[in-house]
Amino acid sequence: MATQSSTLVKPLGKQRILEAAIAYADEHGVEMLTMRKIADKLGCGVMSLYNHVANKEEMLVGMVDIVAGEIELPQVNDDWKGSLRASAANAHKVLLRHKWAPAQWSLRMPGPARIRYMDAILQVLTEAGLEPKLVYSGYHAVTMHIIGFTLQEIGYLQVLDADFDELANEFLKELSGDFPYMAEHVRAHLNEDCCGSDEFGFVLDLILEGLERIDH
Amino acid sequence: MATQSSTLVKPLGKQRILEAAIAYADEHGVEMLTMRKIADKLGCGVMSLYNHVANKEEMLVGMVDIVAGEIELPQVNDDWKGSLRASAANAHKVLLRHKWAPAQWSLRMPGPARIRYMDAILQVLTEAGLEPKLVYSGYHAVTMHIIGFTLQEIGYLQVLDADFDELANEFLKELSGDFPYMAEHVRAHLNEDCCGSDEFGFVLDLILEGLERIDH
DNA sequence: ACCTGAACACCGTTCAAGT
DNA sequence: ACCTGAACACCGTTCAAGT
Repeated sequence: MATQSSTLVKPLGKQRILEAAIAYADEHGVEMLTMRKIADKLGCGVMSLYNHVANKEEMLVGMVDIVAGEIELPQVNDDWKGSLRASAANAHKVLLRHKWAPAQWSLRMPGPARIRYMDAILQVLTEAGLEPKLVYSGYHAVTMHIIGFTLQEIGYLQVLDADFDELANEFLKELSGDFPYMAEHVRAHLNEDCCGSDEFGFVLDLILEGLERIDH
Repeated sequence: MATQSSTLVKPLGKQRILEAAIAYADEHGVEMLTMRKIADKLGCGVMSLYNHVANKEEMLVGMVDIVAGEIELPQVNDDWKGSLRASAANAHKVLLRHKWAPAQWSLRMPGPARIRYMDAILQVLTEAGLEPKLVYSGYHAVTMHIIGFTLQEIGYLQVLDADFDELANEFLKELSGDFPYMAEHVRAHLNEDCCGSDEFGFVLDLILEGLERIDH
């Protein structure tokens, strides 16, 4: 009855594969992502995937590029700092939806959406009138912050829910003796006041305002 | 002749395993690292490794911690910015020796050497007299920069030697049309002047001097 | 206490065959 | 043009057996 020609069977296609892969990685982490698992999820054989994707590496590149495409591009207006701040905050939100992405971001070839995104950031810095050297360094500083800060945050979140009990009990006590500053920092993390404040934005402003000041 | 009791056969031990694993990852990348490859390198059976290491995850944690131990701790003196700058520069150098490390750093449980390192950075910031909120944020900013910047740099280096021809030829030409700012940035990267300048230190100073200024 | 081979339940990917 | 099962060369890890 439900033959292959049935309209109920959606065609495969690269887009549908990447979306399934992203959904799986969002839920289970990228280290659990498997060609076979994606195939199962899509209800097809493993090898069918290879009609639309050269290999797993290309798939990961495609996945990262879709995430890059979800980020709102910074607007080109007279408030370059505000524009970058808004876009970075959005990127931060998107990356926290796809916790596997930051670790993949820097290490893989950029796809078209990511190149588009990089270009937009550079355009804002250039159009702001910053001198070339500051456009160059400012770009590195801003993108490093978006990926690096979020990666660190995700790492912290993962360590947290991996073993919160050991951390809060044995860990913090043993820490206090040998590493008092570390213990104090962990205590600050566990406090509500610190989590409430916009750490991501605060550090980004350190960078943006530093750039503006140097540029006279 | 060469029996098991021969003194020529070094005992295994966790340290020797981790060193072999690090040497292999330095040379071939962490994605090529395999329990079997380490065993081959050490001239023992795969399962012998499991007498000293619980599993691959614990091995990676141990590898990262050895790298953390190679970093010179920042000194506690009256020049907190200079002290952090020197330590960060050293960390940068160490991480470039172990290009697989930055991607592992944030995502895995910190070992004792890394905790010692984190504590030292926090101590310098605290002893500098910065207010608690700035110690908290400054720590995140500095560590994010060390790992994030280096990770981005390593990604760039890998993309570079992966296909430098495609990049310089087809890539840059196609880029110039749709993404002029990106093309300009790539051109700046390929110029000698930019690589000569200490980008890592420049962006770090943006952060350190920002912290000092806010602290009045 | 330390070592180890065989075996298990997986991987990504090639290949040859189907429609 | 698209799909697919069987097969291959690997993985990490368990287990039972050795010393």
